[in-house]
Parts: sequence; C-alpha cells; structure tokens
Amino acid sequence: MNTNNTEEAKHEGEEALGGVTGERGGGAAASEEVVLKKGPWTAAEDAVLVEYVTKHGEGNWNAVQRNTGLARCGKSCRLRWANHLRPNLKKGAFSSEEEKLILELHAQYGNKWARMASLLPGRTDNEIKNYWNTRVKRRQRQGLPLYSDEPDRSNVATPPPNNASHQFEFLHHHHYQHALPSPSPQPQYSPLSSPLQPKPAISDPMIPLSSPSSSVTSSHSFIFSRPAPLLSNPLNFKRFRTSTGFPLRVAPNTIVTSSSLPGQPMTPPPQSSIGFSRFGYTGQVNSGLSHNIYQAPLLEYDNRGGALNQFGNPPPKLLELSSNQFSPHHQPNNNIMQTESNKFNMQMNHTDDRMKNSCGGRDGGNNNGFLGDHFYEVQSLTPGHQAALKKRSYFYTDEGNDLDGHRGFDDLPLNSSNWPSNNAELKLKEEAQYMSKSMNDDISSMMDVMPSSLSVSDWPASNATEASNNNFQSSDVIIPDDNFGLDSKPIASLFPTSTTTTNHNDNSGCYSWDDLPGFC
DNA sequence: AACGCGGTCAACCGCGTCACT
DNA sequence: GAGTGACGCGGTTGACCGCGT
Repeated sequence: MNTNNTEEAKHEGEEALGGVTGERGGGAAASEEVVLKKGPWTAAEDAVLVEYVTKHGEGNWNAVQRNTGLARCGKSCRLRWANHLRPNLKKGAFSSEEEKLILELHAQYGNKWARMASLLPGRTDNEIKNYWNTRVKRRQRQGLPLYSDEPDRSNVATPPPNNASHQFEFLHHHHYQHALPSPSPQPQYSPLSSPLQPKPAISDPMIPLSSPSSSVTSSHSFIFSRPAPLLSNPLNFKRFRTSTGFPLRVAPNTIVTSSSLPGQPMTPPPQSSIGFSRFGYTGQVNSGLSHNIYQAPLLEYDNRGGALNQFGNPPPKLLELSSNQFSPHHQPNNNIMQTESNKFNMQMNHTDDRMKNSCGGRDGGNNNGFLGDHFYEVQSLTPGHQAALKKRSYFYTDEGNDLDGHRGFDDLPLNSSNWPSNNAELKLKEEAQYMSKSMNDDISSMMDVMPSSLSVSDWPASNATEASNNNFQSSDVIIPDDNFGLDSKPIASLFPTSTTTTNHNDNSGCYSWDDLPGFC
C-alpha cells in the first residue's frame, strides 16, 4: 500500500511521515499495519495534507493516508483540515458579535456546535465548543446565568444573579418578548435556566424556540411557563440529508431581539404559497425582514407533521442540513439574506466553510463548494470526487452545477415545476410519511411529559401560520427528537441523578425541569 | 523559582448515521 | 437485512500558557 505512495507524498511528506517510527516502509505485510501517529501535527504533515486536499479535494479522508503515506487516520486528517488548514478560517478571539451570536444560537440549538459553526463564518465547531465550555465553567463558578446577552464580558449589563424575577425581566426584555398569554405563575429561573429554551405549556410541536414570530401570532400561541434548563440540548436534532441541503437561514443580528421585529406582524401568505421547496409546494419567500427566516426549529416542526395535514401532502423528507450542505455555487443573492442588519448573512454564504463544503457536514464529507470557491471550480473535480459527491446525497440531481445535488437556498427556484420528480423524491415522501407517523408517536410520548392544552389536531393551523410568518424555504429541516425535542440528558451531568430523574421521567431520559434543583 | 490554578486550544474517542455491498 | 466502511459530530482529555501566590 504505502509503496504506492504518490509523488506528493514524497516531497514535503518525508519529514511528516517520519513521525511514525518503525512501521512504515516495512514489508508488504507490515505496510498494512501502519501505526498511525497521534498528537500534534507537524508542519510537514500539514503540508502533506494541504497538498493532498488541494489536489483531490475533501472527503475520502482515509485515502489520504493510503495515498500519501501520512501516518494519520482519516479522522485526524479531516479534523486537522477542518479546524486548522482549510482556507478562510478565522483565528483569534471571538468578537463580541460572535459571542452574542453564539449565545443566541446555543439558546436555540443547544450543543449543536456544528450547526452553530455553520452560522459563524470561519469558525469551527471545536472553537465554539471550547468557547462555550469555557463560558459555562466560568459562569457556573460565578453563579451567573448563561443566557444573558452579556457577551461574556464584564461591561455589559447582567441580570441580577440572585433575583430570578429580575433575570426573567432582563432576559425577556433583551432577548425575547413572547407576546404570549401571560404565563402563570410568573416563570422563575434558576441561574442555569435558559429563557431561550422555554418549556411550553402547550404541546405544540411547532413551538418555535425563541421565535420572534411567536410574539406575533395568536392562533398558535403557546405558553412558556418555564425555561428549559441550561446546558440541556433544547432540541435533539435528527439529521437528514437532502439534495436541497441548505442551512438554516439565521439572521444573526436579529435572531432574538424583538426590537428587530417589523412594525407589524407578518401577514401570512396564502396557504398555497407556503413553500416547501421541491416537494410540491410552491415557495413564496417574503423578502421581508431577516428575523423571519431563522426559525428553523419551528419550520422543521412544520414540515414534519402539520404541513402534511394542512396541505394534503406529505411533508418532505425532513432534512437537516448537515451543517455545510451548501451549494458550491451558492450565491447569497436573495432578498432574505440581504437585510439591513445582516452583514453576517453575506459572510455566511461566502466564507463559511461548512456551508461551502457542500456535502456531508462539517468537513464536507465529500466535496465542497469551498474548494469550488477558493481552490477549484467544482466542475473540475475528478470523476471520483463527483461520484463521491453523489454518494451521500439522498438524491442526486444532475442539475447544472450542483454536483452533489445540494442546492443552495438561493439557488432554488421557487417554482415547484423545477423540482425533480423522481424516485428519490418519492422515497423522501415515503420517509416523510413514516416520519410523520413517528412524530405522532413522539407526540404521544410527549404528552406524558408535558400536558398540553393544544391538541395535535391543532397543529396544521399553527403550522401554516408559523410557516408563513417565517420567510422560509426549508429543506433544512430539523426534527426534534422524542421528548418534545428536549434532550435533557446533559443536565444529568450537572445534577445528581436522584434529583433529575424522578418525576416526569418518561423512561427515555427526559427530565422535568421541575425536578431540578434551583427551579421554583 | 516553584507551584497551583484556570483558561485555551488541539486532538482523540465513541457513537450515530448513511451508503454501499 | 446484515455487515462494513466512511463520515459527522458531540464529549472528553491533555498539553500548554499566563497569572497569582
């Protein structure tokens, strides 16, 4: 194997490869037993990897070792590339804006670092994760709430740590003004609670976490009687792939602040115009304010269940985009993204590696628009790469430049006639139907946990409204896992098991926050 | 100077998912 | 349907650094 090392492995690689002692270069049999190096990468190793990726593109990471002799496993190569070597990585401390965005995104998505990274141009999930963990530790020590809009700096107003009511007011004011039926009693928060992860009193599957639109509507209002605990994953996302994999449209600067709401509630478009791209719905995208486009959790819920009933169509295969499933040729040119306050948006589309790495998640499991933008034209990819691009797509649409079938948000024609009608789509529909059923199952289990005042049958209306209140084209659909999408498992690390798993535990690892110490 | 501590960062590990056979 | 490989991703760990004592 290693005797086949290509020339590229020879030049700069010599030194790097020398990091492994003994095994390489042995007999034929021994070559199969290359001991992979661990630990910090050397510059020589980096050079080898960079060169390889430059030539062959991302993906097929195990081939790196095979073809270059680099004594690193594929995973290590991928990680090294994704976190350190790929172009346009931002280094250095997070800006206050980024910090704020991280806060907001974490409030919305929980520990979905990759997803968050997809919305932070040039940042990696690892960076964000490290940052967050540091923050968590620090604030835990300080007894401060995590979810304040304090960007982890001391010069920003902080809610009084020991006054739950004040905290709520602070956060309520600064983050989310849920114009909802007033919860009763007034929610109280522990220092570890998140106002952005409210516990709905209504088991509405379309509950938008931290949704500005929630302050707008009435037909599907929901009550957040209490926030979800901190450090939990507010949503336990399931991932799905789609050829239309584009990421959530998050308007970072407006994501949570009610002040960014338009002067008037969004007028829901006719139901017929509510779009679920590619699946038979026509898509009408309001070119309105950016804050209306980020409601991924909401929309995903919509897609999953309600929309099916509402429109008589099965929901699409629910797709969460793996964080970077962006069209290689994605052009950030739609109105949605180009809002007044979202300088981030453009950056996201242009520089976010994950988004640009079109296929398969964080490092672009197969290939990348990133390379298309910066190193290659995607069209120039080798056949092997193009094949790889197809590999992990649900359907490969041989449409134009979308080699991987992943199409950028903006690339999507809103006319359903442009969408493929093929077996893959049918497959997706079947899956969607299955998932719709699964959702009902999930809902059933949720009911055990969260009493609902809204029946499941009410969802469609909510869906329609919510969907229409959010400029939305979603092929990037996140589906909350069971337990209402509240994955409370991480909480267990913070609280004694005896106190976190008592009541309201539905045997699936779901904890009630009522049982948590520190909650009223 | 030595030590402890906390913060940061890079990397590894394990598991889940998906595609392919 | 099972097995396998590749990949994605979250959690964890350990090295390193700066600072205070």
